[in-house]
Amino acid sequence: MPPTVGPRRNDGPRRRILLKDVALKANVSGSTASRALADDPRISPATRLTVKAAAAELHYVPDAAARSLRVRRTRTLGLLLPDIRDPVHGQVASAFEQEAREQGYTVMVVAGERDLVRERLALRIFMEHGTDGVASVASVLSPKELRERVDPDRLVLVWPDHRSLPRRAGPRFPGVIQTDDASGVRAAVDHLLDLGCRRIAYAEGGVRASNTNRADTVAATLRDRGIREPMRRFAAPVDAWRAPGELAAKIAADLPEALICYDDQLALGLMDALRDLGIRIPDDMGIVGFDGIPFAGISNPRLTTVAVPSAEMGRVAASSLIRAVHEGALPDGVMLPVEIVVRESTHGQGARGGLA
Amino acid sequence: MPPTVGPRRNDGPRRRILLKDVALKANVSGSTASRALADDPRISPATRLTVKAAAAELHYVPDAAARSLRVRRTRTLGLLLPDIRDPVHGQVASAFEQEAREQGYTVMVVAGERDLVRERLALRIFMEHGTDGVASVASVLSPKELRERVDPDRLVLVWPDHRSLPRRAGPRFPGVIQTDDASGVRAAVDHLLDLGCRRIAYAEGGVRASNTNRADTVAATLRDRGIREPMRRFAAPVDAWRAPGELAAKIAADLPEALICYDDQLALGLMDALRDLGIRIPDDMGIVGFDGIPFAGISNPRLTTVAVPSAEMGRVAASSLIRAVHEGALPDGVMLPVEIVVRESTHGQGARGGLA
DNA sequence: ACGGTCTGCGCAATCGGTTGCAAAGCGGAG
DNA sequence: CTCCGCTTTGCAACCGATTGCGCAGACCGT
Repeated sequence: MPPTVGPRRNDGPRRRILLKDVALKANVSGSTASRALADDPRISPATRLTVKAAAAELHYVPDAAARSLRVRRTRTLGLLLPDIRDPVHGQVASAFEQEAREQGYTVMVVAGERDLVRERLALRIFMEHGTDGVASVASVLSPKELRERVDPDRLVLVWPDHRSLPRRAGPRFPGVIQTDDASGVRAAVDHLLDLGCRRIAYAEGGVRASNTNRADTVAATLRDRGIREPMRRFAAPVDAWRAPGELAAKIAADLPEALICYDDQLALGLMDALRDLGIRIPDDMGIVGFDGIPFAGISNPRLTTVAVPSAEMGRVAASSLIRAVHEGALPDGVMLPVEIVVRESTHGQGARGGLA
Repeated sequence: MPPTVGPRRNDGPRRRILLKDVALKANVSGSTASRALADDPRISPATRLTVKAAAAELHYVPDAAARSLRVRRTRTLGLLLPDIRDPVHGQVASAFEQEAREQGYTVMVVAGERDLVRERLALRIFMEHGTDGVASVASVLSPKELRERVDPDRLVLVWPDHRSLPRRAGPRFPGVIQTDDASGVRAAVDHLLDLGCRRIAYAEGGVRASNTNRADTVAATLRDRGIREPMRRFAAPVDAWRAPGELAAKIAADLPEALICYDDQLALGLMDALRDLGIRIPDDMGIVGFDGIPFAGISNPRLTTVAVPSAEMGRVAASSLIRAVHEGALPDGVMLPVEIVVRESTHGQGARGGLA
């Protein structure tokens, strides 16, 4: 009789176990069962154990929907980011998820793809599902709009578009988590200057945009340091990460002594394209990236870069959010330091670009 | 009186808008409002519009918890993977999320960190939240255990541990999504043989393990092709991705003509470490990776690799799962083809390893 | 004018937990 | 023996949506 065909191979329909069932098995009421499982001190240790044993034996799994309908909490966090694949955002997401998980929260991720409409939709989805908090990473929505779409006391902004941050927000503005990109850029410029470079250029891709304007910082730093040589700026209308050839050609054409790139991915892509053009790095040109993604450390040549603590960003974002949920208000924001990591891609510049 | 201090800066408590409120504003009952918003044909077009207008005006956002309590659907998918940071899994996750999103589902990700306990916990969390389906990627749990912990008709296995798949499962076993790794490995071996290599080795890291045994396939292929030279196998007890030095030293010691690596990350790491040891690639040794991660295409030298369609994997996983949710049964599994991408890291082997 | 059909809508139950309130049980004090 | 107070437990309401069922009214034919 076992060989009856049919879609259902399991013996029984295996109805879901409810709290009721646990209560029944433990000879208590539903309320007592509920309280026992929640370790309510009003329940005697004896019944508590009975209930817990029953729950375990029946493999009871509470229904989050029912619970959160009542308690207005989902133990769920929303994470909105541009793209999961990006090494930096992936790192943030990973750390965010880990921290959340360790604190008993589950995260719903939605990729906004740097698109206003999709990001708004994501926020709506988070609202529907009643996430206890939302973290937006490098959102293209203004902080203002974000704050009016979700409860501002349950919102953490990672790398917000600081052009539209409330003026005088300051680095400790609640709920804002950012990196000290400006210092990083200055460190990079200083490093190149120390190497003797003067003709320093900046390169950026098309699609992606930083929420902090690194190009301006480069230029400003050069000015501050008394360099009269103006900063050359290379840009590509297309996504230079997927097609760095065009940008590389421009750069090869009037070869600067050193190039600061929007990020590591662009830097690595350009290094690859420039190699095809016969440009040797660092001998013909120095190059520095931004972010400190793992591959920057094992490229050939290894890439000098400004490392941002992306995992730390994710961790801090999650824990801030969770604290906000518990305490009702956001903790102060933070501005995490970045660190320049000097590697092979900017060596020997001085020997060549010597000023005398 | 406005200047009362307090945590609440907003003017009103801004109570959440309920369906009731919409119904009230539209002068209909709650049931009618519900049906109108759901485009129930029994509702006249006139009232439907009225209701929708009211909902829009009030910025009504339905409560997913309440709804799913009633309809037993959450429009949510669970994604369990070892690690979000990994380029391959990140790609899978990204595509999975995108496909899910486009079909109206939201995904909860949790990283299992290749840990049995954490993976089991993840499954429990998915049960609690009532995800409509679960996808596990390269899980360390056996398919058997996975199937008994979550509804097997709502479970998709991406790269399952095939050692414990039901024997004779076959590539179309429902709910199983895998890649044809064996063909990929054979293609890689053939490629190296064509180049004239005979002393071919295989390298793998410590922590990570593939669910398909690539080393055996390499050895078997060599045998099939009549190569008498046995396959040398290099392994490191530690995670060779984070510390490839030791492994690289071993490899440099008895330099094979070509090295097939467990994955691209290991290959790239080894290329870096081997460079420090003075080994030139491909001149001194050819190297091929596995996965086809983006950076393999822009490393120096560019890495020959067996590209797996990771994004496609994620997409297929999500759409299979969603079909399973809608139709009640899993569609047939698939085994996606892989493709060898020959690049610089395996050129000129023949010139050196020439046999006669 | 009346029964029958059809359309459009509302009442109330329901999903599965949590929790305010009250009451039962119990021991000890007066 | 009664009363008080404390501990432990249960009843029932509640969270916010969906939906089976039934009813009111319009409309039609005769």
